[in-house]
Amino acid sequence: MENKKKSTIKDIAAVLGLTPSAVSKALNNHPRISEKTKLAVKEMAVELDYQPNFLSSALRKGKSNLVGVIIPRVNSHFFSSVVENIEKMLNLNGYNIIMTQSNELYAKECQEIDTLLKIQVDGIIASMANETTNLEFYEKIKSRGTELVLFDRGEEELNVDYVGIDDYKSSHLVVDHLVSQNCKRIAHIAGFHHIRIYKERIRGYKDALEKWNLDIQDNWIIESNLRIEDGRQIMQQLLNAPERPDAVYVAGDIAALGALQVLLENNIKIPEEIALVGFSDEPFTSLTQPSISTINQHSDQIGKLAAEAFLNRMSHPKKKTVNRIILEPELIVRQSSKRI
Amino acid sequence: MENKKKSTIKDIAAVLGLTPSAVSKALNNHPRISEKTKLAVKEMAVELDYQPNFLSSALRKGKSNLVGVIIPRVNSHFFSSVVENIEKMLNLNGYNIIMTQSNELYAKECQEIDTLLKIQVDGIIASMANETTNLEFYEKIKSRGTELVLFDRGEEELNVDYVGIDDYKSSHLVVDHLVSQNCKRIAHIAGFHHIRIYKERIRGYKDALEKWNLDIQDNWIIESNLRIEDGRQIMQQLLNAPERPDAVYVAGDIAALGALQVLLENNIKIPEEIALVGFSDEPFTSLTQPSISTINQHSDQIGKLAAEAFLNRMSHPKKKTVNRIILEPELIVRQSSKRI
DNA sequence: TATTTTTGTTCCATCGTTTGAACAAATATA
DNA sequence: TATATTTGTTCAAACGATGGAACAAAAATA
Repeated sequence: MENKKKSTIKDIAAVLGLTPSAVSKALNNHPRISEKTKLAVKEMAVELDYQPNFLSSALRKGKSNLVGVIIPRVNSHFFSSVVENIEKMLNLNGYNIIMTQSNELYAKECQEIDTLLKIQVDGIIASMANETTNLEFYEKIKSRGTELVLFDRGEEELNVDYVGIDDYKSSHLVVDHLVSQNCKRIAHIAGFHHIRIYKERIRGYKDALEKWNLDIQDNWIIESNLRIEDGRQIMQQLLNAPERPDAVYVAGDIAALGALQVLLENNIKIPEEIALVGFSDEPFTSLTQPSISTINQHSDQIGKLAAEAFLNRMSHPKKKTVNRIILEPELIVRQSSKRI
Repeated sequence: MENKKKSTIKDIAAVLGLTPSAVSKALNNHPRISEKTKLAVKEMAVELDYQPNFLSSALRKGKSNLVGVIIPRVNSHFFSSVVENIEKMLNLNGYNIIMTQSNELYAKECQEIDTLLKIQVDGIIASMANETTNLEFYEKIKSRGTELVLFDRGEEELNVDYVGIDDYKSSHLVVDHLVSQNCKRIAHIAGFHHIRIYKERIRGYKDALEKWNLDIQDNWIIESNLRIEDGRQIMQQLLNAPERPDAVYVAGDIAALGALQVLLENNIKIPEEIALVGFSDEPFTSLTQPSISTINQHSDQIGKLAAEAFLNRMSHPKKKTVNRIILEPELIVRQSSKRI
């Protein structure tokens, strides 16, 4: 009932009266093998339900055709969409991916990196956890000779290929839009400034305010992990303050959802009293009541480009120049900020 | 700067004047190796930053210490929590996991199974996609001699270890509760009945209605994929019908969220006009306004038990008896159904 | 016909680790 | 002291696939 033992090239060779090496060459379309034998071998391979042994070929070739993908949370449309597109692209090129999540924890991220290196992936495509400031483990990837590509959350000092959007410009798009809607007191629920993308969003926000001659109030820039509870708590804090903002720009959609809940619970009119803009274009932003304005980060593009960057590295291993791809952000205006 | 070549047991052996095999045995705590040598080997291993070559040892041992986990969606608290607990348990026992998602698609699921088999995982722990009716690929896992454990969505005919909750009883809990809140016209937004767990929920729902002498209306049992749009659309459909239900029991929280949105958009008082109960205890159910009553499926327990089932199989490979673990569901009553 | 080239295959070492068997040295038992 | 047992290590053969070198046979060129 159960044909326990899997067949190997040896079995095929035995049946056909060939050597294993001839079979291997036939399967790999070696030019010196006759068409006749190739055909016979391939037919027999199907017949015996032969599955190449990944471990042995990877060991021999020193190449696993596996790529590790590390993302902070899998439970986010942006990240899962990026992964989906990485996978699509890599599958086309004979690679399989192994997806792991850090849950935004530095310790977990280190562990995942170790696991991936242990399994001997050919490369790692990653977006860093919020907690991560020590780049030691990423250096380790590089020093092991494993390819590394970063997307979204990546640090320049690592000096590796990177794909992301122009975060500085995103903030300008948001502020410009809010100003056009007659908002004058714009607060920013930010991510931690030790992460480059959030630092850039903060910088863009400040520069844009300055551009429009608006006050920059330090207590209107509040950094957090951007979880839903963070959004709720910080929004409450902003409402309790002596002077309320008339617009809130949140550096993540999940936190924006939390902020929205608090606004609704306090019967605040959106966008009339306070306008709200999120970041990432998570699907739920179009489903809330009111729907939330946000920034589209082109997750499909990012995934595809990150995969291509990896493939490029693999085909040109000597190339030293680092490639940084920065995409244009796109503002999506919805009910939560459309006053006019 | 980059110490390209990774060290092997050969390198350690060379430095210490031993053979590779002695080093291997020392690292694996073989009883016949002296403590002195073990110590020396282990120190040198650290010094040379030795990382065991996973590929070669897996090849030699015929065991990869890798477990594949297939879930329908990663973007769900239930599933990601199960995976987290599987991982925790397996890591403690020297296994690493590879997480993959089917996106509820049969084709994707088959592809993931093939990838996992190719990588030669020691076992697969899976919850089946909504689409899956053909069990051929799961049979393939078994016939390859790879261990298989199913959780939540699993079919009995596969005859493998299973961990899940008592879905039939869950429906009784929900209906009993709704009846206690004076609901008399209870509709059911269901999953597809070709999936065992949804079939059981439907069966439980019907039997419970019968128990309370309530009418079973066939047009009040509507099957779907239970996505957010499904919940929205079906709720709208129920509202448009000549006779409206006074309670809706949704077989999934995401769809329940969609239903809630539609109820709110139509200014229907919850739970007074229509009470709502979901399924799975996704975190957002406690955050919505009103919060949603739901069923706790004990995702942490399920993950732990599924991992243990796998570990058991590995340590007793000959055991033929199949283990089905059925946990007790727990009803969590929140605002959306608390009339009294 | 003698020689070179091409073609199709086999031979063999290799990737890094593991493991049973073999063996010498040290220790215990008679 | 002779023999049996234990201890610590080496030897050699795997695991399955790969690929360069070697080699014989067939075909092409002189």
